[in-house]
Amino acid sequence: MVPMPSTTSNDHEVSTREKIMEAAYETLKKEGIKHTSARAIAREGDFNQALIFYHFGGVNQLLVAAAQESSKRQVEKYRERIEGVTELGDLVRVAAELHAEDVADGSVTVVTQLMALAAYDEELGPQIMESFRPWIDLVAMALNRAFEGSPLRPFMPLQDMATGISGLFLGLALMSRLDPDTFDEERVYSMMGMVSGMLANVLAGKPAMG
Amino acid sequence: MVPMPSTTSNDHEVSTREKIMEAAYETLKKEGIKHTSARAIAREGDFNQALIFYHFGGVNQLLVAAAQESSKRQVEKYRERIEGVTELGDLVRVAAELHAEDVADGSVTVVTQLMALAAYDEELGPQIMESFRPWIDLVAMALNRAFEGSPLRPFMPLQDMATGISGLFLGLALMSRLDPDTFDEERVYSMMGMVSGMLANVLAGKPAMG
DNA sequence: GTCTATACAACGATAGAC
DNA sequence: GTCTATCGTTGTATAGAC
Repeated sequence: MVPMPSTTSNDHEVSTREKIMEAAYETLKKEGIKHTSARAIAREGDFNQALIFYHFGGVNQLLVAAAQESSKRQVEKYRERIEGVTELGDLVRVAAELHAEDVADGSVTVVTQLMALAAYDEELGPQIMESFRPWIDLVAMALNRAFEGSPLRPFMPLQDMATGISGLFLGLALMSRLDPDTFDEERVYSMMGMVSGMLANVLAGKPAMG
Repeated sequence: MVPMPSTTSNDHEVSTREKIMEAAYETLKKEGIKHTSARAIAREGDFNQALIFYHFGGVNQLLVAAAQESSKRQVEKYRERIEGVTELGDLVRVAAELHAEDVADGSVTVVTQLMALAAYDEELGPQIMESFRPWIDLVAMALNRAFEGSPLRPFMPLQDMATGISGLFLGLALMSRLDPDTFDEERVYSMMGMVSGMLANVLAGKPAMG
């Protein structure tokens, strides 16, 4: 269904598909989901609007492709930065830094905008969720590493914990955009610290189950 | 700017303003922000589209009014159900029940949809945040009550904790819509249990600060 | 593959009759 | 206050020239 551009083999020439995906991402970041249309994306990337339908079949399909691509980039970046860190305190500190960066530059907001759209589209929903799952898995991996020494590890619901932490990040990002005055970085950082402290408690031997 | 309908004094007749706000809320819940337009709202409530502009000045202003109204209703409902509960375990259980209800019936999703829109509108942002704040305050109040006996209470960042918990709720609601198969009620409940356990740890004497 | 041109639906918003 | 009618804009999508 989707044609293969002849320039695919050329490494130094960005393919049209990539250019379109990049423009879609930028439009989403700058304008939000409501003003992200085929026309707006084409304006952003300075190409013809019809190309979107030729290469992706429609705007929604393009957005899914862009989400998967950017997710790959993003997770890779996180993986690199987290790689050497094993101690829980450092882990949460690095996570807080990364999250602060990404909230500031808007890349987390892109995810929330896509999710808001996908919440009412049965086609998109699972696809956007899938593009986000590597992120949750990364958090789970980090948790797994942090609990390495603990005898409790086999009994911890690591996947659920990772999902919860990811949800917290998303929710905070969603709110933080609304009123920058009452939602400064310091406050977000404080809340990350809370999570850190709570996880440390768990690590110290108190189970996380109610 | 906004006219006062002559039927305001009539208690048994729903005013046009209320009818419109109700229709806006229902449209948002059923169709999502992308398909919530003046025309769609008018269709839902079976009235003329022009009334929205006459009574509210525009779609966005209507959505803010609807958000504030529904927030009032929602918080009142929560307050009633939480009123008698003081013990932390019960508190979290009730909170989990309420959250599950509201995720299921879509009223939390309405909030996330509105926030997604407001994230890219400087006028709307603070107003939507304001309509949500009573909810955070309610959580803070509940926490305050739960920590009543603890000597740590004066040192706890209750407001930040409440904001974090609210963010967690929003983020989970946002995700849970995407893929109902991999996001059943049981899983959400498990994550609420985690929060419960962590708070219990804090209550037991371990500080929540990193 | 990319562009122009165009069809057509849905949108926000307003003027003016009632 | 409410309705009809309408204008201008923006959206998705396609046909056909290049």
